[in-house]
Amino acid sequence: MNIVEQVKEQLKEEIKQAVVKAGLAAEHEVPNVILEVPREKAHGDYSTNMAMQLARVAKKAPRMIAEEIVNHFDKTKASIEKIEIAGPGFINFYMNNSYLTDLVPMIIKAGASYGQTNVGQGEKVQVEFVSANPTGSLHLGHARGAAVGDSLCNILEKAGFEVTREYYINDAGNQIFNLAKSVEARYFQALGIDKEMPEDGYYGDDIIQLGKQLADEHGDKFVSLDEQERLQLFREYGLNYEMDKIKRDLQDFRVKFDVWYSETSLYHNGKIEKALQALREKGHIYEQDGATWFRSTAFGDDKDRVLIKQDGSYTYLLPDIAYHQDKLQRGFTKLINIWGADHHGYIPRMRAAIEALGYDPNVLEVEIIQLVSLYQNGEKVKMSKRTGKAVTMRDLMEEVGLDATRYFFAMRSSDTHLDFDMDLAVSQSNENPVYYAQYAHARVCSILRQGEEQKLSYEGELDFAHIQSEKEIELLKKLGEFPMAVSEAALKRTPHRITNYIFELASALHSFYNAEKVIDPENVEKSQARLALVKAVQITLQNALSLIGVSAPEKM
RNA sequence: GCGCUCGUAGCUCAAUUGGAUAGAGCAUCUGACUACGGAUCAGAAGGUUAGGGGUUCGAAUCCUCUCGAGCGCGCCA
Repeated sequence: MNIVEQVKEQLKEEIKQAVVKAGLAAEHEVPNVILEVPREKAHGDYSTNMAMQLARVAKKAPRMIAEEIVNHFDKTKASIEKIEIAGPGFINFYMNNSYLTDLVPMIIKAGASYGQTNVGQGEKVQVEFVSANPTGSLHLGHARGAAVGDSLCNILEKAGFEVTREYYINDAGNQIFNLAKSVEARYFQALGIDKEMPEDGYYGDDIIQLGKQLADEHGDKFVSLDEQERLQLFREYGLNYEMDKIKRDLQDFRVKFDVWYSETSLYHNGKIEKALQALREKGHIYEQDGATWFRSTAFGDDKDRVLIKQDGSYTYLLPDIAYHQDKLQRGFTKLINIWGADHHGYIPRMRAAIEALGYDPNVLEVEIIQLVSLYQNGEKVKMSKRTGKAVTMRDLMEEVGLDATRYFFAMRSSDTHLDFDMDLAVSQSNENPVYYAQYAHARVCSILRQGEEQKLSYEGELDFAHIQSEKEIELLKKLGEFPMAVSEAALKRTPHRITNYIFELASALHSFYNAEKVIDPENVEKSQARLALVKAVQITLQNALSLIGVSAPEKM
């Protein structure tokens, strides 16, 4: 717990004691103290709505209650400068902010670990994201999912969760058969032999490339093969080719996975049968019309779901149930799935399956990533799955750049449609929010370089009494908020809380910079204290940017 | 038709999950040091939170209806 949190906790405790002393409620009856940082600076440093909460129980006007609380409040204990009652009954606290300067050496000492908290208490969380079918290039939706997923994982780890990142490879089922057929067609075409694409084929340029590559390397030697054998071969080629590409793309996008989980492996290791068996034993399975059904309606789903088709093959759902059972058996107590908006109808049946297996359905949490629309030259860019003409994640990285892409996706709440303005993301101007944050960091680095040149050290004994201007206090407060911003982003699964924080911190730095001179040759002590402050900003900016996978350049 | 998600300034988005006068950026307008990086800063203007009704001390947030957008509703994955 850092100083800011300590002060906050103490204030909460004092409020509680005041309520008890005023005889408004017994100790165990006092509602949880809610302490907020008011939006308006004029409303003090902290504010509580305790009086309003007690209004119903105490049967008194909130403002009267507030007065009683204030009268019984022990001002000597917390670092209180002034208390005010305002509005309908808010109690506003104005702090003596000198304690904030303790943050500076603390942050410098903590370094890269500043912001680390233990709100997650080591809970084992599994996050499954991207999981795109290996049948084509990753597109914009995947990019958003990758950016949000990776950022969320980083944030959860920083907040003390134990995170495993997984990609579920859909390497079984129909679409892989269609992939093999598509590769086959492109291979034949590359050899100049007429061959039609399958009905649900994959038309991406990448498969055309693969067809050419196979023709170049192997000539026409696959033409004479037995069709089954050939398709089996092309299945492997296609799968490896696509997965290699996906892995490379994700790595270049600064997204790492701990586990690449193969759907096919579930077919081979008997986990599918075990999951089915478990459901059957609990009586949730029945046979009808030659198919095997899961009675998901018993757990709130719209309709029952087929697990084994008439032809004996499995639907997508069955191995996925087995996969989720496997996740739970591996000891995860929270499963976070990040899915595209087109899969949201799938949530009730997956929840139903988890409940049917005897687990709490709430261990499964699904974050839905809404669609991305791309705008270029002021116009919406059309996408076509049929022709494979879609802007890929790779295109985006190359045209827009990594930092801007990651920042843009992390910047927005993921449950709302995103308009991605390419012109804006590409522009190297003040219109682009990425540069605002990076510029702040580069500026900080520049100041520190100057300090070094002038042999000013921010280490050792410093007199932080020099740090007292309004802008400095603002900056300190912002620095102190970082751990709370991280835990909030983690608990609410809102990575964009971090980009908001980054922006606010950068803004506080720029504002301070324009108002005060850091390096003042006339006043060495003050310069050193301020350099230490600037160093703390550098550390915090780096830590925050790394959470969302954006670099912190020393020069721009 | 049914279900899910959403609708906030001209544009793109926030809003401490029910709190005070709904905030930022961009665009527009007015200003800033021969100074540590002007990709910056200070300020102005911009709103019936899609619309109606309800719940209460208090609603962008919760309930309800209407309108509008997107996505689902396969023995596809």
